[in-house]
Amino acid sequence: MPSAPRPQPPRATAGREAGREAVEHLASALSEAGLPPLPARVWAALLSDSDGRMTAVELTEALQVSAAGVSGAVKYLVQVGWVRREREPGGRKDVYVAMDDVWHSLLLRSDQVYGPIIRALDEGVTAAPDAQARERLAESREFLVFVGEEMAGMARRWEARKRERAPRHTEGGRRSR
Amino acid sequence: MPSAPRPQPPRATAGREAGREAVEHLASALSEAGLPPLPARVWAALLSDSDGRMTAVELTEALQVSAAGVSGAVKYLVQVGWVRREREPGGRKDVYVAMDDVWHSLLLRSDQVYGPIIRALDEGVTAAPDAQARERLAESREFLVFVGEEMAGMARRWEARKRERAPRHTEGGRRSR
DNA sequence: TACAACATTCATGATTTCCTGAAAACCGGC
DNA sequence: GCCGGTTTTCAGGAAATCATGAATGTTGTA
Repeated sequence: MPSAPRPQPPRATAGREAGREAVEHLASALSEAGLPPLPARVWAALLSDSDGRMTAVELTEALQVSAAGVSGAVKYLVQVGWVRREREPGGRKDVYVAMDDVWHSLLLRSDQVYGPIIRALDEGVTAAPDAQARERLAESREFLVFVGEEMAGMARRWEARKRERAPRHTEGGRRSR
Repeated sequence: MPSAPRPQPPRATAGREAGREAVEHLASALSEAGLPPLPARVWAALLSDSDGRMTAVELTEALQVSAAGVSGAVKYLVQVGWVRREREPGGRKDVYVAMDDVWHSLLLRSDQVYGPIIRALDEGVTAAPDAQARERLAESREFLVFVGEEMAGMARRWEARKRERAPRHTEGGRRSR
């Protein structure tokens, strides 16, 4: 229930609605995948934004959340490496940027989740009551190691594919809003 | 059920402690990875058990949790396909079995998490305000599709490797406890 | 220096998650 | 058909999660 009116009439209000809806759907899917709710919404908004750069105020307006919420969500996203914080040289407001290599980092981050499990499995292998359990635990461990290796290969292949598609890293064109 | 649970003090009680600790560590790592706490503990216990088969009573004793908790945790694990429920032909108690192809299913399950995100990104692409956002969303979508394909290949390679290591599927030898 | 614009921290309240105890449902065997 | 053993359902409460408002901190500018 959109209790808040809508003090943003100048822009084309037609596609706007669909855009907001798409953002929320994407946020919902990301949240389902494990991202906390507000970070998911912020990330979805940034990814759907024209130049992928938004200030805190823009985010509060677009998502109808408090400044504190945006602060916390952005802090989270920066920590996991999905967003970087920039400061316009002359200005006093931060601008948050959706990082373009997130997916790559997502693949590498798998180490952080598999690593502890592998170590725990190691411990389990040495503490196993008998050969049967030892073998079962060892196979699980082997699988996770395998996945880690595959992830690395996957990251390489993705990089190659991306590079092939866009020979020049078209980084320029950053415009202030 | 015999009031004296098991006449298994002959076993080395020394390693027992280390075993329980290893189970808890593994459970903790799995929980960190996204599994709910009690299902994580149940799964860790099953994986570390000698023949990977435990009854509800054994689980309640080993983990010091209520029967209701075990019931719920097992229900969860069965739904996600990590455990299967068996009934000893002559007996009246269920026995829960750690499935040996969980890892394979883990890879396939990625579809269930990526699918919704991909669909949301599709929606975002059509609703995007301009070409810049459209391109960014499209690249994300492409990455997720790529990951899905890679996962499939990964599953194949793991299957091949496993088959190569153990030509015969050594399924026999299931003994009652 | 004081002020204004932003951003962050912290305590609070709302919501959700998670396990427990108790009662109910199930199921062979007597 | 009744009983003991076993599992499931369900309401409840403890604990974690999350976003908010108000206060505090930070930074550029008049």
